[in-house]
Amino acid sequence: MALTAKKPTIDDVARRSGVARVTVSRVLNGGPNVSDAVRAKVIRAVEELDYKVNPQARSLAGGASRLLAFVFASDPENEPNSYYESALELGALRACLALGYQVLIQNVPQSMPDRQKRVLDLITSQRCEGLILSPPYSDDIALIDAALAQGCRVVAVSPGGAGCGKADGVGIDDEAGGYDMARELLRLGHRRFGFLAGLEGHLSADRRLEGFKRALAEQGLGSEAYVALRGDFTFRSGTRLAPELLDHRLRPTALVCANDDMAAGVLSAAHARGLRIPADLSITGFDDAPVAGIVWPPLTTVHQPVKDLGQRAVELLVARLTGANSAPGPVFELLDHAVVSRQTTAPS
Amino acid sequence: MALTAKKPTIDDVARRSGVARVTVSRVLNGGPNVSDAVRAKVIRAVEELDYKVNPQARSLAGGASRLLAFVFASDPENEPNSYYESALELGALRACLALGYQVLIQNVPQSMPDRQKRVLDLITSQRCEGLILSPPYSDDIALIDAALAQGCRVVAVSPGGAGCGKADGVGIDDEAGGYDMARELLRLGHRRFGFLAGLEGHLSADRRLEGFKRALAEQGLGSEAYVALRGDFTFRSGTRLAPELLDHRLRPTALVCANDDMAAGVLSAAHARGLRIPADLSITGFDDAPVAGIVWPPLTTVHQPVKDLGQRAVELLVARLTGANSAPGPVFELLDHAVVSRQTTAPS
DNA sequence: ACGCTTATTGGAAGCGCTTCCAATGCATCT
DNA sequence: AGATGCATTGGAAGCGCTTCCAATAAGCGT
Repeated sequence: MALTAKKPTIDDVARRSGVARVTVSRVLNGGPNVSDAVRAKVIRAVEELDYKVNPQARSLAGGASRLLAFVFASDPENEPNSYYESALELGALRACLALGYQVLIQNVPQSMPDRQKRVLDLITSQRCEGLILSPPYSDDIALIDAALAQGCRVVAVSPGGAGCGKADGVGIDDEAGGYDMARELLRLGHRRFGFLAGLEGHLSADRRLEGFKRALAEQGLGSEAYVALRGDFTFRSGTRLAPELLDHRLRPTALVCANDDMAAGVLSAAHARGLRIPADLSITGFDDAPVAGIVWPPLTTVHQPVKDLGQRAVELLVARLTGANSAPGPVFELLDHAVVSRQTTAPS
Repeated sequence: MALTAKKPTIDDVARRSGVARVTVSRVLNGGPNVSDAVRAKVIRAVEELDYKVNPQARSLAGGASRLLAFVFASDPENEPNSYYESALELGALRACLALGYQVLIQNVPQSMPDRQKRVLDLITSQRCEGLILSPPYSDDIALIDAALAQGCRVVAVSPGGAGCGKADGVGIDDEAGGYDMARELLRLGHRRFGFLAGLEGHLSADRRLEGFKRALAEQGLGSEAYVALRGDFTFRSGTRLAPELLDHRLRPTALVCANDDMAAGVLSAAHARGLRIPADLSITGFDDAPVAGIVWPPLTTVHQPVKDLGQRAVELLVARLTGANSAPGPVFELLDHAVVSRQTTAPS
């Protein structure tokens, strides 16, 4: 049907440049021991022919697929606006483009019964060499071990602690993020808080609560000073749980949320009951997702360089694969966070 | 280093089940002419060995990579919250999982000088068999032709017209969507409108304006009844252009936006100047993205089954690749849309 | 000048799979 | 019964590349 001209092969390049196939292969892979003259000839032939290596053939012969897998859990039926995963993915995509790798994206909702098998099947069947795990999979030791046992490199994005010991990781200091946010609120004079935590199992997000508590403790404030509830990171869970926080006998003056979507939900619920934000109530989020700038008033939150996390995740992986990183133990890379004060926070 | 046991090959399966390699291959590919007894033996061996075909080898030998490419334009630096692309991607991912294909995601901002080459390089170098184009690439005839010329199948998601003639497509009736939204507003008594269009080149989004105009024309309303401006689909462009719409000598009572993000921006700007929504002003969006339910008050919009679009795009592509669809010309699949009336619309 | 190391090239094999085609067995037809 | 057809199986070749190892050319010390 289509009169598609056959794609040129390495042999075409070899013939055209008058060298052996191996030599072309060497040039293509930046191998040593190729004279400048030959290299130039080969490169010219490659360009003239518009030759591209066949990655499948390369993979088969060389045993390196240059394929990574990126796994995320958020079930978009319930949590359709997951900025976090999209941004990670984008950062990963960018890095892959630069490094000559490809990334296979996989969505494995936590609700799936055979979720571990799903991930392993992907990396086995597609011959992925590296695996990027986002929360909560970044703390799934069993999964990490299984992937490692397959010879697949693993990097955990924002592991909460558990994931750290086994695989390389990248993340921010969530505990410090929670601490910083709490400090800011304390500075504004708040003394009674509501804290809306995220889904169980998201260890790194839970560390935000720990940091929050530490800041309070420094001021001599204990569990009598706050009420903590657990949501599921969605806007809806924010609206759903806001009343319980607001009507608590503690009468919190500030509501601290473990992510921006929940904070947006809380904000919406607060509007609905006629509260003036931030005059009557301060609300804070975490992540600095786009929604933080979209809600009214714009949300005070903790900025997290999510795209960079995705990018560094790939870079760490590739460094392992190429041998550039041969540290015996896991390495962890910490990126910066920052409190972004917008308009949902005010003095108590 | 890693003591990873060598993965079993097709020959291991053949040996174990006492048949020839070809026979195993037949079973694996659902080929005909295999006796039930043999088939069962092979399947058992596959399971016992936990064998997985090596996709690279299969691709090399069979000439079919089972790889698709999904290209989207939105530059996340400026438009970081692109629900549309994420949802398309997710639908595509789901369909691929079911069909045994893999999809390579690529972000090619329109601002890139060599954007066409970027896409072609991906499909050529990775040997992609199919290409999913989201707007505005779905109307890029040159790109479509070039991909087709490479022997790559193409499906255009929400082409605006131009893309329809060349490749298969899937989308909603954007013109009707715009028409329906306008009808609803007219029913509420509005007679003076502002219309916030999207980025130039997004033809399908422009059709929303055409439908809008048609509804007005039916009521004898012409260009004196509305003012149209062009934004870029972002929240920010909504806030930026809202004043010009609101202060127009026409004094619009309803603002119709070509997507939800811009509508959210307009809404925010309206809040900022103290307008009561929807009492003082009606605002509508398009897409029914999550943001539509997050803003306050929740946005009246046109629902679009974006995830389904992504899924059908893959299915159309695979149907072509497997020969299940051998229609001589391009086929176009129309999915349903619906006006979702929430709380940003009220009688004039 | 001669053997020896070092840089540069090429030949051959084979990665794991599918394709094409030949070979076998067996029921069916005249 | 012999020819004919079909269903079922296997042998061989080869997809496009990299790896291993041998071969040659060039550079060097003494």
